[in-house]
Amino acid sequence: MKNIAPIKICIVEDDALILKSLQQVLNNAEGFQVTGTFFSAEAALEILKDHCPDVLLLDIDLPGISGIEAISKLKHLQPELNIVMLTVHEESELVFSALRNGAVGYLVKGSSSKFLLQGIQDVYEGGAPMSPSIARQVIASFTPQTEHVLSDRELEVLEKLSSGTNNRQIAEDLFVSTNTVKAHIKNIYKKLHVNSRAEAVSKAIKKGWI
Amino acid sequence: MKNIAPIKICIVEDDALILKSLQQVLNNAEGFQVTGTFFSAEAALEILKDHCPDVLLLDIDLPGISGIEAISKLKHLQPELNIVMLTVHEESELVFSALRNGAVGYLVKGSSSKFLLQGIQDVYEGGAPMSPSIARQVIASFTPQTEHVLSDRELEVLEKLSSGTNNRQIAEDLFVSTNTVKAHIKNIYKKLHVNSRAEAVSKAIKKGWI
DNA sequence: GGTGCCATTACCCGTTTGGGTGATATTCAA
DNA sequence: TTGAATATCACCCAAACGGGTAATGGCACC
Repeated sequence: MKNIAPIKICIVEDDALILKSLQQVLNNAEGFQVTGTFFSAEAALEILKDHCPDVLLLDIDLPGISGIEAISKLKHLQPELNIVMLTVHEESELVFSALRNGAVGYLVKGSSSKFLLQGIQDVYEGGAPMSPSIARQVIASFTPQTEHVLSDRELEVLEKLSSGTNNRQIAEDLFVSTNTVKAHIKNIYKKLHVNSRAEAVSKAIKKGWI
Repeated sequence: MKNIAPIKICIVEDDALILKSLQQVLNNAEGFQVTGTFFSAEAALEILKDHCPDVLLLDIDLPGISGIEAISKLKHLQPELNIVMLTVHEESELVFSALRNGAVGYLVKGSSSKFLLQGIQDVYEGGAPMSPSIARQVIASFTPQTEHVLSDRELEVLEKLSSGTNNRQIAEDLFVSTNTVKAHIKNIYKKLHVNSRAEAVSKAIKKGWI
């Protein structure tokens, strides 16, 4: 497993000591290579394209453009870039925001070298290093609601609405008349306090019902 | 740390051997107690309320009602129940579906006792045991797309559509004519391959654009 | 035994939408 | 400089939608 092309890593970190330390750990390890370092998101945005890393380590708390903001800008330049956040406090709301914005994981500053290298390796292989606690926050954010204001039938109709089906077709699919379908839709509107298919669908999806 | 109330666990697993093995591992461990076992989701649904576990281990591949389907039904009965899937193939699409449906994590059948106990402990403490690979799928599912097929203006119109705004109102909001709004909507339809507001909204939300 | 929720069907009517076709001006990259 | 994409506007027409009102039977809960 030696002499394989190493994983190319860029680091954005404003603390020179931490940057130095990360760089040493990575460059001394087999299979890892730091190809660029930056002290700010702005600097990274300007010349990142010349370094083309496999993984970008991005400090979450940067002066100027924050790490969180930088994510979308960087992804805009290189959509396939794997961004891993560097954070001090693992349980921060910021970490969660970062994941929401397109980061694939995070590493805690001050972790053991072994842990850092493993995390980067994970990302390189398509994984996402994170603690069980953060992972749970992430899945909770898209978990469907269990309480149902709508009846089963209404939910069924709502599904059809979301796929753009018109009343006549829904009626055929459910083996009822179009009048019935209209009645269901009217009830859905009442319950969700909306007055169009689009809004009903939007609300239902955001609530995780469909 | 001894003699604290143990974590109460119920298991739903149709394979008697696996069930027996799990039960032994858990009951022999300090701090864990199996308070009920079931061979099917149906059985669990009927009498689970009498057992009231902290964590429910649920086989993903059950006869009759599948594990995936069972999740929502169980959550309906006990919304706060922590459900952990039992799976043979960790990288299955099924695992991903389970998390989407409200499971908080999964355990791989045949893992070491240490790993099983740790996973359950994680869940009990508010975590979510999963591999980096699955975690990445999960976050990918709600990460906004960076590549934009739609123009900024079209995206703006799409937002309005999702809130149920009609053409006349959108026109007013954007200070253009209704004809222009119609033109934008037609272009959105072409690009997304849809032909109704509801479907456009549905697609856009699921892609994370709005 | 009423009261409420659900599923079903019916009718009317005005408004909105979706689809077709076509035009003009700007911008930006090939 | 010549397309391609974008943003803007116009007109027409058939189909679909949203809202109002009303009725029936089933089922469950109190």
